[in-house]
Amino acid sequence: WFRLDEVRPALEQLAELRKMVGPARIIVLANQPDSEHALPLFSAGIRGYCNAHATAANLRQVARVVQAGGLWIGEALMQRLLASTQTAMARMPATALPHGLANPVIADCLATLTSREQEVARAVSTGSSNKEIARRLGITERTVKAHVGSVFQKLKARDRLHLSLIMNGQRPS
Amino acid sequence: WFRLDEVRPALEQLAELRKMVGPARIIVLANQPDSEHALPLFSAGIRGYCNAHATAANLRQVARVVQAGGLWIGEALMQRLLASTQTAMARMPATALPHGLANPVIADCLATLTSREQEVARAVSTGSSNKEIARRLGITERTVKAHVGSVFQKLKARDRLHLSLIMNGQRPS
DNA sequence: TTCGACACTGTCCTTTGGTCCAATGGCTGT
DNA sequence: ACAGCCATTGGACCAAAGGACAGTGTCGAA
Repeated sequence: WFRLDEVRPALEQLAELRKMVGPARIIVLANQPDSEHALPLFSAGIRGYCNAHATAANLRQVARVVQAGGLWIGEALMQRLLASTQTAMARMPATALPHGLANPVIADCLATLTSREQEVARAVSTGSSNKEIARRLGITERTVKAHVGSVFQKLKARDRLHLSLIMNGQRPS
Repeated sequence: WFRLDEVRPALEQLAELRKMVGPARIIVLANQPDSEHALPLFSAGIRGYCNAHATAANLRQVARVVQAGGLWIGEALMQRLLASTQTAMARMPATALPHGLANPVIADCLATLTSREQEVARAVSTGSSNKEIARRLGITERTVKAHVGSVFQKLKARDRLHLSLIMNGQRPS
């Protein structure tokens, strides 16, 4: 049980929470649920997001689901997610698809990465420094380096800039 | 329990299934899980998607989660979902072409650079190291750093990776 | 000529990035 | 129980990157 601050960025507080309690499945209860707000939280690894004013029975249900390894997302949120991905994918030239959704080569590369490695790979290739990634994921910079290193090996990138180019469908010179 | 046909579109079969069994929570077990394939299924309303070759214990778990109203999505799938929506939304405006051919914003930026700076900027953003650039241009690494530094200032990039993203029509995180 | 923009170089220093070797705990499948 | 993969961290070490001064020389415009 942890009460989030109203002013500081939620992501930051999440990282701290992670540090305190260690690896855990986190559910965020929002006073005023908002899809925009929820997305980054999920990418930060939370497992559930629901209205804080739900009934006790409902909350128990959510807890059970998450405890069992599931995700709890509101219907509305789910719809938005899917809608945006579809319209986005529909109107995008295949060559410009970032991170290779629907790009066999890149998809293959990504497949060889573990989920954690994919996270850091994505962060690196959008310009985050090791320190930032560490803070965001609530882990040590040292660990980030470890992940980054193994990503380099698997994707045959010699440094983070090459990795970025690869992930964005460009050929390093 | 319903076995999907291998050839007909899965969405079509789902619709029929729905007609037969009425409102129900559907879980799709895939012989060969694939994010691409799973997305439309979720937008069609399925509540779970997992590998058909999972352990019995795992399947039970999935069933429990969905029964309780949760969603079951693989970690990898979730991350790709979020990544694609975010990058897609980030780059929707200003159709992105590599190096901003025919992109007013980037063209403007380039215009503020001297010819030498443009050379190094291009080299940097395709993954060359300072040493390589120096060799290629026949100048000192120190000089390359000077150019790179002034490029950073002019384009408001904080490091070479951000510069690369800017030059390639991406927005740094 | 004097001023300013440009190209080029130097040294010193700090911060990042990347690699190597090594180790722990959790989880999974045999 | 045991082997193997994954996530995590530690320490040490070296290379690269980037900032802070400081300086040289050329060229064209005022």
